[in-house]
Amino acid sequence: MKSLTLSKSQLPFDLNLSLSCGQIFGWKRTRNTWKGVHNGNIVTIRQKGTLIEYDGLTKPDVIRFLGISDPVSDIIKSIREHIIAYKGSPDHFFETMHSKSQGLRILRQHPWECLVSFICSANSNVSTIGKRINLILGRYGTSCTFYENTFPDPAVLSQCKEPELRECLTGYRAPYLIKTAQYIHEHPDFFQQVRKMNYHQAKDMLMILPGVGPKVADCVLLFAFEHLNAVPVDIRIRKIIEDQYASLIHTDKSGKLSYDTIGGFCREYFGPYAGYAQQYLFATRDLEKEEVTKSAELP
DNA sequence: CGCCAGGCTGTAA
DNA sequence: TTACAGCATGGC
Repeated sequence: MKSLTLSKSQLPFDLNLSLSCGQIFGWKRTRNTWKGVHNGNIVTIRQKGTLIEYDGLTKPDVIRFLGISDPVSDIIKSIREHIIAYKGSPDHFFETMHSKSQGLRILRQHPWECLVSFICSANSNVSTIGKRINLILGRYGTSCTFYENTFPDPAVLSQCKEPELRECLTGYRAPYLIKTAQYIHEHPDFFQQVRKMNYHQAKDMLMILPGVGPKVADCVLLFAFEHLNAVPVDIRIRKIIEDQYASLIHTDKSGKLSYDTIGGFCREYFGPYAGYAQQYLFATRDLEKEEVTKSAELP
C-alpha cells in the first residue's frame, strides 16, 4: 500500500463518509478498508487518522478522486458569506447539518462510470443501486484482476441485449443504458466537449442522452466534472428545501416548486459551492439514522 | 402488504 | 409551460 499524510489545511477529511453518502455506488467496505472501481482500475483505500493508504492508482489521482485538495475552509466560508448576503443572518439549520458532515468531500469520478451509475440510480435506493452496479460489472465489465471487473466500455454496453441487461436489476433503465452507450460510442469526443462547456451548456449536452434528465445531469456535473455549483434535486433535497427554506423563495406561482427553481435558489443562496452545501444537507440524514439506530440498540 | 427510493419519458392540457 | 401516468424492483 502506498500512503500519504493529510496536511492541516486538508483536514477535516472523512473517507468513510465521502464514499458512503450516495455519490458513488458499489464500493465495498470491510472493516475500515474500501474497495471499488475508479477510472478503470480496482482501487483500495483506507484512512487512519491523517494517514491515507491506497492502492490501484497514483498519488495525484487519489488526491483528485477524493477531493483532498479542496479548500474546505474557504468553501464553508464562501457558503456562509453568501447566506449572510442573501438573508442577513446565519443559517442555523445549515450549520447543524454541516457540523454533522464535516470531512465530506465531493468526489471526482470518471465521467462514463458516473454516468452509468446515475442512469441506474433513477427512482431507487442506494443499496439497490450498488447491487445493480456490481451485477453490471460482473456480467459485462472489463476484466481487471482474475475475479474483479471494471466498468464495461460504451462499445460493450451498446451491444448487450436488453432482456439480459434487465437481469442486472436495471428494469426500465436498461434501454436508456444501451441507447446512451450507443450515443457515446458514436461520439467518442462527447465527454471532452462537455468538459469544455460552462455549467448550463454542459447540462443541456448531457440531457441529450436517453435516461439523463436534470437530476442525473447535475449528479454527473457535480461528481465527475467539478461543477461545484451543480445542485442535484432529488426527493430528499426537495423536502429539505421545502421544509427549511420555502419562506425565502419568492414564488409568484402556486403549486410545487420546479426543479430549476430549487436548484437556482440554492445557487443564489449558497453561492458557487452550492453543490458542496447540497451534499452536506444530503449526507446528514444517514448519519442521523445511524445514530438513532445505534442508540435504539443500546440495552 | 403498501410505501418509498439520488427520475425519466411520453402525452395531454 | 405544467401535470401526470407508466415504468421495475429491492428495501423496509
